[in-house]
Amino acid sequence: MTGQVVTRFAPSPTGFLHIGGARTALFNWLYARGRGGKFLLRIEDTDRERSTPEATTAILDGLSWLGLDHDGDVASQFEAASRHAEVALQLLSEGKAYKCFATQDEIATFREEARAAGKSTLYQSPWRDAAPESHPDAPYVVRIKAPRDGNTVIRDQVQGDVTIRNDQLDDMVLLRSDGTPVYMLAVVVDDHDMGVTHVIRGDDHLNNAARQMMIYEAMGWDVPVWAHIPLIHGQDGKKMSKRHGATGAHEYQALGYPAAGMRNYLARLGWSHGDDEFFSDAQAKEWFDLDGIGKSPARFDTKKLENICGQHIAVSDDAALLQEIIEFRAAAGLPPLTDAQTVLLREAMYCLKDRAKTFPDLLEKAQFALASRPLDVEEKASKNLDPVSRGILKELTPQLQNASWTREGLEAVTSSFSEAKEIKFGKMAGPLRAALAGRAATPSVFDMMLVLGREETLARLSDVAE
RNA sequence: GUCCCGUUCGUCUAUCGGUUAGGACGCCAGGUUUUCAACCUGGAAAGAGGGGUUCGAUUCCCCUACGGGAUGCCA
Repeated sequence: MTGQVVTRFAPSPTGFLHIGGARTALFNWLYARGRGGKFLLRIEDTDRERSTPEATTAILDGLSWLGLDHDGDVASQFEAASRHAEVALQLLSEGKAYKCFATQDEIATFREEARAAGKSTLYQSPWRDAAPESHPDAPYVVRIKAPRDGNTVIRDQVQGDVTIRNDQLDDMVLLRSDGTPVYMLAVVVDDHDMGVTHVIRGDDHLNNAARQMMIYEAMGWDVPVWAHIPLIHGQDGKKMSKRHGATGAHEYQALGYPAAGMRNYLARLGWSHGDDEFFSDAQAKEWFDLDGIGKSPARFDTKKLENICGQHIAVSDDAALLQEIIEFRAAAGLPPLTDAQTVLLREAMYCLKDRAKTFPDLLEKAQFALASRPLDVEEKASKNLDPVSRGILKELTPQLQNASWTREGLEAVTSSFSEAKEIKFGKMAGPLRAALAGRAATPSVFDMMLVLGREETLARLSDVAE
């Protein structure tokens, strides 16, 4: 147990990267990266009907967005099919597997009768010990000879020792009648050949682990360390599905959640390190371990996601954050920022980032800074205001329209908050927001101070407060 | 049907036989310069139910309920 840790993420390319899959990938990534190990990627594309290259691309893009880099080339399970068959044939020649000529109808009938009689529906093939001479010239599948007595114990790092009676295991199919390998065989062979030491995957595979152990056993291979993690559920406790809103990693990307916040939130969902909730990638890699993973499914909570993301945005490096926002706009198909806007945004970033939870959120709060001048302040919008507010808005409008957001102004604002406690700004800001709502800009008192200068703003607002 | 797994505030969780059951998100109240945001203070809020074991159970065991999963020539 001194060898290098090797983990893997093995999605099937039948759609986008599901948020649950993203978390599984993250756990594998953290475990390997925190231990100087390798994190491999294998596409389980043996289902030719449902697998598409577009899905593979989507999954790769999702992992790339989340920053989950893998080692080595992306493996294709389908391409290793002959190797899988080779293993099955070896087992066959060693008498650890056998040819089964039962038809699908026969098996279906068997199951129906077993169920009606209240017995196990696991199929018991009459061909298990049939002499080769009795084999008909007909299509057959290759089944493994499962042990009939004793127990198989899955030593799972998350679930503990799980004991399955061997009579609960059937002679599962290894090779279909067309000679192609089934998934159960393919994973085992691939994991072994790729040198995977730790299998961290969804707990829907927990029972399968016992079946897969039969193959490891028959081949005399070392069984990897198992860690079956609970799946993520939606807000209502049911499996994540369309009605829970976004289920694809790409959707969260489109919503403008920062990848760092996403990693933090996903890592903390179902795993814990004491009371630590907000942490960096470096801390996550250092802290992440299998024994910190809970056994029960966790629900996805968007509010908490937003909170964590907000914290990550707040501590982001200004330049890096700006770059992420530029990339976000490009990915979202929004027009790129002009050079002038980019400068403005960079200048304003240090105070903007404290109050944003997502990139669009940050952009919205930067509207006043980014809007082109002169601002289009609609006259009729002010009609709903009380006379005093309307008067002030009218007076301010010319200056608002051509105002720019400068570093000096922002610094003035910042310092002003620790002074001049006697002035009431709210009286002014409400009407302004109302008047400009829906327009390109919705300035706040912050913005007013930038436009008019601190002294002027204080003076005007104190007049209003009378 | 059979087998496996799970169950602490609304949510994510801490606790590894003895705690006023802690933290975070969210929520409510108040405050901060009557906006938004941010921030500060305070508050409500939990061991599914029933049996054991023990001086003592959220913690260990059993049963029930509920939830999830597996039982494919799907992955």
